[in-house]
Amino acid sequence: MNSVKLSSVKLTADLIARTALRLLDDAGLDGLTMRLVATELEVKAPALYWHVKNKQELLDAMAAIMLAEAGADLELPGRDVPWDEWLGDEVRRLRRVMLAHRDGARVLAGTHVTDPGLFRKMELTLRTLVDAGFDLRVAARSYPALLHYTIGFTIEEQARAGTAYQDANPYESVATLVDPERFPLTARAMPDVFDRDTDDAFEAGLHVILAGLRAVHSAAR
Amino acid sequence: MNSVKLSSVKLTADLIARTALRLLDDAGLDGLTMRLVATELEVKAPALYWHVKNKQELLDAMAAIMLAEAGADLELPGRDVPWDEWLGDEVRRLRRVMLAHRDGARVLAGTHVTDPGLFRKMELTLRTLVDAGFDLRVAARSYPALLHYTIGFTIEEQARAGTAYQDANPYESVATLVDPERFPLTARAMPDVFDRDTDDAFEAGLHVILAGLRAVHSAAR
DNA sequence: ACGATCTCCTTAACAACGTTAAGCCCTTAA
DNA sequence: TTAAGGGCTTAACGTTGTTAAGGAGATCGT
Repeated sequence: MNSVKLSSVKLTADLIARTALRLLDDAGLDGLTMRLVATELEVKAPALYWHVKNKQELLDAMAAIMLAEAGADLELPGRDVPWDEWLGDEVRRLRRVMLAHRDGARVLAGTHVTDPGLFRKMELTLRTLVDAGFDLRVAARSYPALLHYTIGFTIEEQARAGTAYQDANPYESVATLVDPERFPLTARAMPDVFDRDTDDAFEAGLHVILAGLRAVHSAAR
Repeated sequence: MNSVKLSSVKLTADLIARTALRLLDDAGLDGLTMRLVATELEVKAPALYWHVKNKQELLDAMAAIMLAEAGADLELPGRDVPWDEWLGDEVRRLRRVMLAHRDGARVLAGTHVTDPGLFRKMELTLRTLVDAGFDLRVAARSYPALLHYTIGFTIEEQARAGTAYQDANPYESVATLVDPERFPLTARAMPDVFDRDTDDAFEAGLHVILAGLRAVHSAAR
């Protein structure tokens, strides 16, 4: 009784991480178990521990792959591209990568990434800002605000998508909870705060922060 | 053999949540188990399920308590207090409450809060912004950026505190990974990006976003 | 050529987790 | 006095991450 291993690709840490990233879309972060990943690779769970120290390291590897996707073929802005527009595009791409995988933002936020690709991304960003006239210290202390906003926004966006998906209207359920007598402004603003179009909502916040960076830019010259 | 129950306070959902919030500081979010909470209350684990539907509901209740702490005795700004200063103080208080409990930001981010105290906080904020001349729609779509930044920043701050605490220097371990030849700007900016004083780093981002809100404010009038 | 070593996987098992089922005791209501 | 039900306990189930021990097959030194 010789069992033949079908479609057996060489098992590596990278393949495991990519497989886990693919399964994440169906299972979600809570449903992503070592046994599930192993089964998908036609292997038993303990086999994974030969290539990966533990689950946290697997999650770190997944985050590194996502960041590599967000930073691939990233180049300095062209001569006619303003720095703020370039910065906006860069952060939009980060968001798209996180949204491409269910719970992607939570995976990325909870990990300690030491990928050299990340440093390249950072170097290009600082280069762009310094070329645009930013003081290096100012750039290094202001730019993270944009990243933290993007991650914070996307975490909440995906958290909402994960839970209340049985509701017909996305924000209707929350909107009915607020008493228009006690909280008139909140009631009127509800459609804007819980916007159905999350891209629009993200752009609004991005617009604010880019305006803030422009203000810091002019103040420091 | 009659066992006497010492110091038995009436068990309620609120008491359970407050006890869990207290234990969070020692155990961390991953170490906070139902059995641990039950033991602290001198009770067996299944007893909790009489008062709380499941663990997620317990986490929601903990988040609600934190938000209540952040929103207690919150008042509209005085006559001589500028709106941006008031807004900064409000968000600083939110951050302080999250920092007061280990993994506080993750607890708050992962929950769907429907507390009426939250709506009061939102109403006061919108009231302040509208009184300052903001269009309601603009305020409702710009203000969340500040919240997302604060939560995103604090999540990462607490994530870093949770893991690499064996390192002597907080940023030294990461700083040694970046090659000064390939990434000169990144290497020089490292002390600023991974600032030892996280309060300063937070203030820098806050400064940027408040500047952005001021810009949006003047543009819309 | 052949035994030793190393690589990579298996089976078995462990402790801990969230959660449910069943039942027991004490208080309240009829 | 009995019926009802709130509030807890003991037992148990299925799942999780992870370790221990061993075994088949390639590789290497002599």
